[in-house]
Amino acid sequence: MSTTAPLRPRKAQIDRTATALFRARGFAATSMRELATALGLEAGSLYSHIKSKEEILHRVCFGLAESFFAGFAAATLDATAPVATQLRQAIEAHVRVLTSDSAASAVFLHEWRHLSEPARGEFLALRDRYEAAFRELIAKGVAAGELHTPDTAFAALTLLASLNWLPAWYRPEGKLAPDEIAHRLAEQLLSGLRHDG
Amino acid sequence: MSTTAPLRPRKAQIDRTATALFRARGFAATSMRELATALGLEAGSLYSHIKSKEEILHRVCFGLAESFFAGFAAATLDATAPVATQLRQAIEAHVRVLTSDSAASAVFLHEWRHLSEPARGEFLALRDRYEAAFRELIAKGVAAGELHTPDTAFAALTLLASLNWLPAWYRPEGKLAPDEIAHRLAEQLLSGLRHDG
DNA sequence: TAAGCAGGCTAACAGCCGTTAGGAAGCACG
DNA sequence: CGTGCTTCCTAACGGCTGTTAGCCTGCTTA
Repeated sequence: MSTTAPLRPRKAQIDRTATALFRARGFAATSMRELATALGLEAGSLYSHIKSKEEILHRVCFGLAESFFAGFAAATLDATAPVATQLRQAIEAHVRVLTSDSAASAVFLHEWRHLSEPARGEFLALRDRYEAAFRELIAKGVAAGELHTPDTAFAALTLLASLNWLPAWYRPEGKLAPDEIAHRLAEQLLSGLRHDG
Repeated sequence: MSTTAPLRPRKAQIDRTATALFRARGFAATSMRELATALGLEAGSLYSHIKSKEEILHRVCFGLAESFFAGFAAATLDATAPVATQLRQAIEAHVRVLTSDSAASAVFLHEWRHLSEPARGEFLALRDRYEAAFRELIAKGVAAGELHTPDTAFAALTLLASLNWLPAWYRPEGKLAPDEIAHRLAEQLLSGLRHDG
């Protein structure tokens, strides 16, 4: 029983450094030579660890997608709980993923369009499925009389939009802890959704 | 008394086409040769009209900033009106700018970081000022007892986040007219802010 | 008719791009 | 010792980058 060390620690380090650069400069504007320099390497050396530049982006985007789905699944595991509770937990799970790695989150949110097909299409399908999961949860809440909104799809988009702006301003050293942020966001968003709020 | 034609129509056309490409592929991933091809030109010919690639981005970003400020100023012109009314009008003005040119809006929101200094810093200062204007309006509403929120800055960020996600999904040919979108967004956001909503 | 200018062309510039080939250290393990 | 693996190097590849210089055409206006 031990904390499993990464199979290829250097590769993981490349991913982390690349993610930070992709976030700061954008995928297209980040060169392999910049990435290598940031790691204290020559550009060619990177290719002992990775297959291509896009492969890094692919791993970041799809890895984070998996985290989001896992968080949502855990939050809605007890389907008999009040929908408002499930939604609050889903919001908190989403915020937890966003704050635990805000650089990767920013890349996930903005740089996916530099994926080439078919990865790009697969990514968008995943994103749609995730949005649909929130939409259906809200719809379930409306049907149960726990939530109210004139437009379920609209409400889901607005909710995710509010959450996804977080990586743009969140700083780990800021005065608000992730849990506190998640709580306030859920409060503010739900008070606009909750019936007789 | 006539509708003033652009001083240099070709230049305006370059800006529009570039904006669409910047939005679709990103600034860094859009080449001058791609842009020229989209306009039926050779790359070198562009430089009869513009000084540089970044000049286009500069014009788009700062032009839109001006539109946002003008909209906000018009919405809050009557400072004696209820703050909730002013805020609703400011939201509607913001949405009107976003929907009237969603490509330029997307560039404004995501591609500004490819501006080099000092333009980048100037842009961020403008954006901060705009956010502050919303923050102060909300604070005024809280002081007047018209609005409620535990955290004014938080509320302003969430509000703008919800609005700024719009260019990501808005389609001019969609079933919702811009005014209807603005109305629903304002409704959903205010019902979460308004006291005893 | 002459002058000027807007708008376009071709060709080329220096430099950066992602990626590959081939080799050489250092280390672990039989 | 020898094998194999990880990690890094140098050098180079073809191709694309933003931008410039110089030239030509055709319209507008005096």
